[in-house]
Amino acid sequence: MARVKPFDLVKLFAALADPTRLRLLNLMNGREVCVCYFVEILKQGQPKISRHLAYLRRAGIVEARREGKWMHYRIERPDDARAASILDVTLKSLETDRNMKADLERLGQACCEPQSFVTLHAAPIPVTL
Amino acid sequence: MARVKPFDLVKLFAALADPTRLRLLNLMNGREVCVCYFVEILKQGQPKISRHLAYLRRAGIVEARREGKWMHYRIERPDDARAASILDVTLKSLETDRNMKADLERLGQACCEPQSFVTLHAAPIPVTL
DNA sequence: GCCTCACATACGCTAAGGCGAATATATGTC
DNA sequence: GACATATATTCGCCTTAGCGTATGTGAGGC
Repeated sequence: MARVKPFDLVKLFAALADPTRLRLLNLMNGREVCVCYFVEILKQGQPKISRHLAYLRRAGIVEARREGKWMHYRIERPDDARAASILDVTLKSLETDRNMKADLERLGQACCEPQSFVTLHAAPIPVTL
Repeated sequence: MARVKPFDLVKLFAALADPTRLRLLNLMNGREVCVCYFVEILKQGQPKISRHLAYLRRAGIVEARREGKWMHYRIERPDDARAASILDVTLKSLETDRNMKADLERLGQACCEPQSFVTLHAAPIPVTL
């Protein structure tokens, strides 16, 4: 039986080399988040968000879970230790970023008062992991 | 006066998202290396090597120094702490990679017996930093 | 069944990036 | 100056990837 391919670092870096995907990862850092929140907070088209989430999933660093009509996304630490450490450091770096902090703040607001956002009717609140 | 742009992480990841560039960085890890060695060890065209080195330089993680006809390249740790930590972890990850180790071994051989490589006549030997 | 909501995917376009081949530039030698 | 060496850059060509728009799909409500 063929051995599992060692995690492709190039693919990992390619996944990280996009501003939208970094924002998504930052929002998912420590939380499981519903797609509709991404759309609302990043203020970008839903297809664009979905495509980037699919990209992250193909890169092996994000997992999805369906709950009724909603899809929840969360970060999945790769088994490969090297990839995991790179992802860890990246997430830590994002935490110190001004704009990333602002995104998280808006996520907090959206969670506390979802009814204030027209697009978030009965959307499930992000759950801390 | 406009503040210096905070280091662009996206650009950093884009620079890391290429197998050739990762190999180059691995060879420069702890050393200053002459271009001709890269060409010899990676067994790839010289323009290709030069282009990737230029890419790394534009990304702000590599510096060049001229010595006569030869150009020496070395890794330049970015001032930005976040970028530096990501680069550190990346280099550390590369150290554990099988293929990267093989590259370093070939570099060691080329340094000890440069005359065995037709293309490395009087090329300056890589210097540990 | 039909309709709506939440999300995913396909399509057509454009820009970026990788490649090899050819050419340009810089330095050293004579 | 002419010439050789080491490296950089330019030129087409092709592939990848990003975008918005339109369409497909899966779940829930009726």
